[in-house]
Amino acid sequence: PPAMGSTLPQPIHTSGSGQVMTDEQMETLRRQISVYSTICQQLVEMHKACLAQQPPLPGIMIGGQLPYDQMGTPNHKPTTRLRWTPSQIQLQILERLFEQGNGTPNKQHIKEITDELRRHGQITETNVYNWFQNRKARAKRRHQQVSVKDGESEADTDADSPRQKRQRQDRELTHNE
Amino acid sequence: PPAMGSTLPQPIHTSGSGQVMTDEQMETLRRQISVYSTICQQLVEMHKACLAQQPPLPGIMIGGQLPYDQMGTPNHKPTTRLRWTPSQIQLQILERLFEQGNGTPNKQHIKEITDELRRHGQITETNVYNWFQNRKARAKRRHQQVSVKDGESEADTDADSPRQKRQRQDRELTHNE
DNA sequence: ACCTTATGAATGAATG
DNA sequence: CATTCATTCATAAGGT
Repeated sequence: PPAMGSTLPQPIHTSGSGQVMTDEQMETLRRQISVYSTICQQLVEMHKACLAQQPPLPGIMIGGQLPYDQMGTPNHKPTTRLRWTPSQIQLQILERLFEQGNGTPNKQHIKEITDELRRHGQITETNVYNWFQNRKARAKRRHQQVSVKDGESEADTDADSPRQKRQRQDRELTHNE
Repeated sequence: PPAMGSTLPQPIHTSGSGQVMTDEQMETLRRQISVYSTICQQLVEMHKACLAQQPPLPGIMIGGQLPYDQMGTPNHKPTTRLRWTPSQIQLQILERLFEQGNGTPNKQHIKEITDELRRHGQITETNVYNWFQNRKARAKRRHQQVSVKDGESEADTDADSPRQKRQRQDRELTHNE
C-alpha cells in the first residue's frame, strides 16, 4: 500500500487547446485518483483507530457520525489495464532486438520500433524505452549474481537482489549561479 | 469541519480505447481529484488534532512516531533506505519552490533550502540539487510531450527525453546494429 | 483465495 | 543540461 509518500499533487495540465488526451495522460489521471483513494482509506483507518480509544471529544466532530463505509470507496475496477503488458508477438520482437543490439536504442530507433510494434497492440515509446532499460539492467544483475559464488539462498521478494550497494553520495556540488 | 460523506465520486470510466474526452469529462476528473485533495488534507488535519490531544497511546501506534511524511513508506521495507526519499512535507515545499523560481537555485539558495528542509528529515544539499535537476528535466520532457497534438496517441511518460528536440545523435553512441 | 514471482514504471543519483 | 544507471515501488501473472 503506497500512500503519502508517492506522488500526490497537482492535477494534470492539459494543453487546453484540445481535449484529446493521450493514453499516458489518462493513465496519469487514473493513477492520481487511485493514489488519493488509497490515502483516504489509510487516513480513515488511522482516524478510526484514533477515535476508537478516545472519549467522544466534543470539540471536533468532523465528519461526525456518518459511517466510513459510505466514504467514496473509489477503489477502481480494472476498467483498463493499468500498466502496459507486451503481447506475445511484441515480446518476441523486443527480445530479438535486444539480442542483436545490446543496449538501449536511441530515440529515433525507439520511435521506429514503437511504430512497428504498435501494429501488434497498444504501445508507446516510453513503454519500449522502459522495456529496454529494464531488460538491460536485469540481464546485468542476473549475470553478476551468477558469477558470485556467494552461496546465498535468500528468497527476496524482489527479484533484484541488492549486490554491491555502491553508496556514493554527496559529491562536491560545485555549481554556481 | 467538512462533510466528507457527501460527495466522494468514483473514478470516471472512460470508454477505454477512445481517448477523446469532452470538456465535461475533463471537468469531472479535475473536480474529483480536487475533492480527493481536499479530503486528504482535511483528514490529515483531523488526525493531527486527534493525536494532539491524546496521550502516547500504546496499543495502536498507527503511524507510530514517524511524521506523516513517511506514512507512505510501504510495508515491507521499514529498514533504512539506501537513497534519500523526500518526505511529503519536503516534497510539497520543493514543489512550491520549483513553481516559483524557475530553474535550479544557486548554491547559496540551495543551502538555505536544505537547512529548512532538514527540519523535516534527513537531507543534504546534493539531494536538493539533484531534485531540482531531475524535476526540471522531467518537467521539460513532460511538457514537450503534451504539446504533441492531433490524433496522436503518442505518449511518453518517464523515459528521459524520448523524442523531438533537435537532439544530437552524433554524439549518441552507436550501439551496434 | 492467498502468496510468490516477474516485470512495467518511477525516481534519486551518476555520468558526459 | 542531457542521458544513463541503479534501486525501488506496484501490479499482472502464475503457482499452491
